[in-house]
Amino acid sequence: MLELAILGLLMDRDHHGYEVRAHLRDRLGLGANISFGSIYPALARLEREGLVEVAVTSATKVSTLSTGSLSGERASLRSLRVTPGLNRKSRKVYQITPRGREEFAHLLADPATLNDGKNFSMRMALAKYLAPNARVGLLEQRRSSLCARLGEARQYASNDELDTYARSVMEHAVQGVELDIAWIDTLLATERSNQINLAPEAN
Amino acid sequence: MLELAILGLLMDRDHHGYEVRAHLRDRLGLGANISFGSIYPALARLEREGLVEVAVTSATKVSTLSTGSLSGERASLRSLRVTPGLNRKSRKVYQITPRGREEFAHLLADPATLNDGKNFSMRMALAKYLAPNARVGLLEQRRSSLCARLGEARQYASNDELDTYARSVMEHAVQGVELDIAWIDTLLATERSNQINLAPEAN
DNA sequence: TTTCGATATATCGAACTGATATGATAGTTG
DNA sequence: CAACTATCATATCAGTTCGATATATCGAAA
Repeated sequence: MLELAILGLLMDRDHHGYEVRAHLRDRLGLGANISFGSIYPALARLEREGLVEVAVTSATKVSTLSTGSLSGERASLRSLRVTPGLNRKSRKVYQITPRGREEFAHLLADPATLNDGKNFSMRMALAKYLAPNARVGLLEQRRSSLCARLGEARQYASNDELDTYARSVMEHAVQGVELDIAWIDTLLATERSNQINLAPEAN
Repeated sequence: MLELAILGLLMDRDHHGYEVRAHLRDRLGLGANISFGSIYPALARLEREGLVEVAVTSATKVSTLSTGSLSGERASLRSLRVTPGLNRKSRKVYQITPRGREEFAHLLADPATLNDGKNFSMRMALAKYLAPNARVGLLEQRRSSLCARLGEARQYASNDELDTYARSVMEHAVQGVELDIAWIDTLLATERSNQINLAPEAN
């Protein structure tokens, strides 16, 4: 899931790891900060799979005092080496590859990898990259799984063995699911009105 | 977090692992099914720490055909051994220990371990075991963190670089937080009216 | 000037997921 | 009645994620 989110960010423009975290939060709606212990390994996996590559390893303000006698090759080696312990700032800027773009399109549209609410929200935040029919497909799948969930939640809330607090938790869960369904419905309504506007003489 | 939830279930009565999963879902509001890959290791941890113990290992319908020549000791060994490959049903029923009850009370009231929404809901489902002041404390802490979150979410939603879909995701997140705050407020109101009813002549 | 907060990468252990394996028991159906 | 299926029940594994921690740079303020 993180890999899809990161690929989605890189579809727009290049990013480095530290930047990725902020965007996962404020552009993809992944609420709390995702830990770097997830992000850096995910970037490493994507790189290993050839879906992203390091575009630039910038070492800001390379001191011109000591590099005077270094050949260009040795200087570039120095700036590419990013093992900890190096004495200058390293900043690996990642870029999505053509294969990465393919994989992104495939993953984003794949209904089999749609697991939970966070996953769905993240995909909707990237929905501009989806074909309209794929968008509607994901929305309808999500809607039906939420309806199932609503039935379960209502059942749990009506369990008369629950004390006041536990019952309140269950009722709140029901309200949460209802809110989610209402949201999906507004999104579906928008999709349908767009289809009508774009293809009024269809049929 | 799982350990606290399991201890909470065992406060009420003994359970075996398979049963725990259903109750995490329908009594503690931990929505989707928690995987057994979480539950069994958690039970093993709790047992290792001495917070729970195996009350009974029941082997329903021990075949009386082959056990005729077995001594009582060997028969009990057989029913206690639960390594895979055994040819009879094993069912480990867990019981909370006195130290487990202490640890439960401590963990449940500890505001430092209150991380996310799921954690909070789970604690509220167990709130009958909390002292009223601890209950109000947790509610107020949750409220203030939700208010902070609301501010952030509103800020993200007002980012004008977002496309329609991403903005919709952010606005939905805002509504979710608002619903959560409204819930907390009803719970706080209930707590306060209870305090007035129980101690009307305070001050 | 040095100290502080933000920027930036990386690693580690522990926890959780989803998949998979194994087998017991109970019901049902051809 | 035998075979099949669903549910009950425990367990392990690889892979993912979290939270904490370490390290180092940079700009700004005290």
